[in-house]
Amino acid sequence: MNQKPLEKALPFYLQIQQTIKERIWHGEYKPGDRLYEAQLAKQFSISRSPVREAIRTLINEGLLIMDEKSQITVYKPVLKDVKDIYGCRIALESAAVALAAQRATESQIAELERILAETETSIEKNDKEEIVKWNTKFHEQIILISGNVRLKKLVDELHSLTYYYRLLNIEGNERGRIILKGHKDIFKAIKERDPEKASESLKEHKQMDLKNLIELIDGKGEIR
Amino acid sequence: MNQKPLEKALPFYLQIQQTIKERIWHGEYKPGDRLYEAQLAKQFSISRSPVREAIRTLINEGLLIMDEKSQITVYKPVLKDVKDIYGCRIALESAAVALAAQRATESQIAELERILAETETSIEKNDKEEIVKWNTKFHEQIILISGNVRLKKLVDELHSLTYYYRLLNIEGNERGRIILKGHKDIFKAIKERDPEKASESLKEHKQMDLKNLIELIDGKGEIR
DNA sequence: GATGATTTGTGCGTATGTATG
DNA sequence: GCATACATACGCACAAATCAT
Repeated sequence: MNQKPLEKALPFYLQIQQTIKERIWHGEYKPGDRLYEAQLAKQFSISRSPVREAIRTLINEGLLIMDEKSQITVYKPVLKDVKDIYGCRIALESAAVALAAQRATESQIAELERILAETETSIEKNDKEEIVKWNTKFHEQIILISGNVRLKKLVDELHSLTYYYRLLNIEGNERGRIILKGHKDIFKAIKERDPEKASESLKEHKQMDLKNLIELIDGKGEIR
Repeated sequence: MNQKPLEKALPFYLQIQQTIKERIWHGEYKPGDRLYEAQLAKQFSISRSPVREAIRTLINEGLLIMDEKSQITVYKPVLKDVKDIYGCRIALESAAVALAAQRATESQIAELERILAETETSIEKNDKEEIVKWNTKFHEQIILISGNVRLKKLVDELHSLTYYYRLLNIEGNERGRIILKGHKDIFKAIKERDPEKASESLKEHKQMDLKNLIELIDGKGEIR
C-alpha cells in the first residue's frame, strides 16, 4: 500500500513566521508597532533562535522593518508605497490575465464562474470577510490559470503588504457590487479568449481599487 | 558639527547572506550544490546561529532551496522557471519603461545615452563582464527613472535567480551588438516620450533575450 | 558621562531526525 | 532491526550595543 506519510509539526520558525504574519494582517500588531525577540519567545514559550529566524524572513518579505539600530517594527506603508505596490500588482496581474485568457481550460473557466456566484451570495449576506475572501480567490484563480508559478509568490507578497487594508477596500455601500462588476468584465474577456481586453479590464479595475483605497486612507488620515 | 557616523561592521548574518549570494552568482556554489550550516560556520570561523539566519533569508529569496528533510541546496532553475521568471520581468520592466518614457528628465535621458555609449566601448574592447555591467545598468536606470521603488526590489530578486547565466547571455559573436540595438530602440522610444512604443520595444527585446538564453541552456544541456 | 536595565548578536551544547552499513 | 555518524532544530548563556536615569 502507498501509505500517506503522517503529519509532522512544522518547525517553530515557520509557525512563528506564519503567526506573526497573521497578527499583522488582522491588526493585532499594527503598522509601526515594535516587536521584541525575547517577548515573542516568551509568549510562545520557545527560545529566541526560531523567533529570530522567522523575523529575518519577514523582514525580507517587507512585512517587518529593521532600522539601523536593529529595532524591529511592523511595516507601515506610506501613500507612495501603496501606489507603487499597486503599480507592480497591475503589471503582474494584467500579464497573468492575458495568459489566462489564452490558456484557461473549460473547467477553469467554470471555476471562475462559480467564484463569481459565491461572491454574489456573500454580497447579499453583506458578509465583508466573505466578500474579500471570494474577491481574493478570483484573482488567485486567474494567476493559477496563467500557469506562471513565479507570479503567484510575487503577487502574494505584494498583497500581504497591504492586506491590513483589505476590509477598508470594500467599505462604502456600493463597493462590493462595483468590484463584482469589474470581475465580471474580466471574466467575460477571458471567456471570449481576448487577452488584450482581459488585460485592459483588469488594469481599469485595479486602478479603481487603488483610487478608492487612497481616498479612504486619506480620509482616515492613517498614512501620508 | 554634524559628524557623519563612523562605519560599523555589519552583523555576521548579513555579511554571510551577501557572501553566499555572491558565491552563487559567481559559480563558486553551483546550482544543485548542497550547503551545510556547520561547514559554512567553520569556514567563516563563526557560530552556526548567524549562518542559519542568513540561510533562512536566502531560502525566502529563492536562491537556496530547502527540501522536506531540511537539506539546503543551491537553486537550480529548470527551463520552466527561466521562462516564468522572464515572464515576470517582462511584465514589470515593460511597466517601468512606460513610466520612464513619461517621467524621464532631460538629465536622466542623457544618462541613458551615456550608458549606451559605454556599452559600445566595452563591445569594442570585447570585455564581457563590462558589457554585462552596462547592459544591467541600462535596465536599472530605466527602473530608477520609473520612480517606483518597489519595482527595483522585485526585478533585482528575479534577476538574481538567473544571474549565474549572465555571461551565457552574451555568448555568440553578434549578441552584444544585437542587445545594444534593442537598447537603442528602447532609448529612442523613451526620448520620443512614447510609452507604448517603449513598452513594446522592451518586450520584444526581452523575448529575444529569453529565446537566446533558452537555446544556449538547451545546447549546454545544463537544465531541462 | 557613568551605571544599571533592555535588547540584540553570537557561540555552543543537546535533542531529534535521517542516512548508512 | 540496531549502531553509528552526521545534519538540523532548538534552548541557553554571555557579549555587545543601546536606552534611561
